[in-house]
Amino acid sequence: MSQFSRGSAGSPDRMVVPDLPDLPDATVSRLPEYLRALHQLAQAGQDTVSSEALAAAAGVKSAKVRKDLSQLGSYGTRGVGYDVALLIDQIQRVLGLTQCRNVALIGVGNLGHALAGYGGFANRGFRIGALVDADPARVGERLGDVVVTHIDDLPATVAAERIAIGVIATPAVAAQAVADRLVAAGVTSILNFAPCVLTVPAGVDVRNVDLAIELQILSFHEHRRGRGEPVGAPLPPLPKVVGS
Amino acid sequence: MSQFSRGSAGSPDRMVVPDLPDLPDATVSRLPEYLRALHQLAQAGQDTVSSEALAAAAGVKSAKVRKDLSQLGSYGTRGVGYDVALLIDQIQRVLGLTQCRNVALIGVGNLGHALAGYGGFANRGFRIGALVDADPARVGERLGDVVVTHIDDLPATVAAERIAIGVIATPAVAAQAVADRLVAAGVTSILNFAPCVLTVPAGVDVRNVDLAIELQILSFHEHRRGRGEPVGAPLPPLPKVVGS
DNA sequence: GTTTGTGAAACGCTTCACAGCG
DNA sequence: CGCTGTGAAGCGTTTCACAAAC
Repeated sequence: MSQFSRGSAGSPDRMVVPDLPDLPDATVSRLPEYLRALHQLAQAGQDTVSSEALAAAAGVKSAKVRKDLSQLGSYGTRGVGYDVALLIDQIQRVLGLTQCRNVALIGVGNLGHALAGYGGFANRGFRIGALVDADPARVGERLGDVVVTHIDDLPATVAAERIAIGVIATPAVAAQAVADRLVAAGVTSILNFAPCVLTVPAGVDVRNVDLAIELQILSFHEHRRGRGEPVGAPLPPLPKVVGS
Repeated sequence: MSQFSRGSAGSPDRMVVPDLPDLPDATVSRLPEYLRALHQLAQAGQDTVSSEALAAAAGVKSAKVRKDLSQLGSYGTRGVGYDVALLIDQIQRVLGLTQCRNVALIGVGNLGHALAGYGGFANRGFRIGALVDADPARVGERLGDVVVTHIDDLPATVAAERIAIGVIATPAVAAQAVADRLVAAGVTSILNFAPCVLTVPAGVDVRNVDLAIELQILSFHEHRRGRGEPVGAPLPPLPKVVGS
């Protein structure tokens, strides 16, 4: 029971939400998975859940679940388990999901369209509050109940829609410029789908999702298993144009 | 220079490609990032690259680059650096990317369409060899140069197109059944975009990409920074219908 | 002089195993 | 008796720092 370690020790320049322990990265990245599993359990009518059952639902070991949850405080009951509703509430509070966060999606191309139409965000604490593109031909287009605005209006859009997170779904060549403009507009969290490394100032948080990298990691294990050389043509001489 | 450790020690039931060291997971997951960076450097006309420069291009520390690359063998030259072309070749060999791998995409909905149209795969060693859906209305539709086939024909499709990897882009409720059918058809590598945990037999490799989870991790850090309670409505009482 | 390759130290995460509580 | 919460051990990864190689 030693959380809340980062209370008011140092110089409280910036108000830090009072009871927010700084959790291990590995734990933070699993909390959303527990949350997903807990919602499923709640929907199935479960009131309480043991670490064993939650571990099974989330695809991890039970000791890990207990360690992770103990970081948030003592919300379990020995001999019984965890109260599902209470736990959902606590995890949402820790993740800052007690209210909906607005997301700006930059790049309304192939992937952008799919993300804009993906229903899975609304359920999970996010709302696409802005669609942005650099192509004037796309500005004005309506997707769902959001109209595409121009990237030059980003500062106004971010302010008007109170954007908390920027999602970059542009070609790689444009991604750094978009990141710079997001940062300039005051956005401090970026999810980057473009296959490139972004450089941002300290204090800005970037997460990358590269679909080809995931496939390449699978390829390695497939290769090792001896499902060795696949088929297809002998890999075209790589047209020297990669990057994207 | 001690790689090649797993030569022919145990019972060589299944032929393992001769010179394949088993790399640390962390290294495997970074090799694709080095590869991407190396392609960019090659395109920019660089013949050689130091661990420092490659580290900068890949967004990591130079010591990590050297440790990672030393796992593949000694392909650097002291005082000079690494030969870019040689390194690209070695990494592609280790990842099993010397020839194109065929991917089957299951679920031609919103996200499926975007993935099918995403040009970034072909450049990086993959080809979408099959599009599959359960909806008869979608079967026969043509996207690029591939025609959508029915999930009931999966075994034939996998065999005909020599599918190495299955990508699941269906709603969560269908994902497990799709995974079962992929496994039954002989696929041993799965990339899952559905927000759920898949259960598969040992020997099958699953990687998950959950877009909402990435946003929730960003939300945590945003929350901690004091960009505290966002805006929006007070989160609707969660319609009890989550899961997807 | 420059840069790799690598032992060894430091770190963080996972797993074990059990005391403590209901 | 069942299950949580947690010290402590175990393990893999990162970082340091420097000898060896060019």
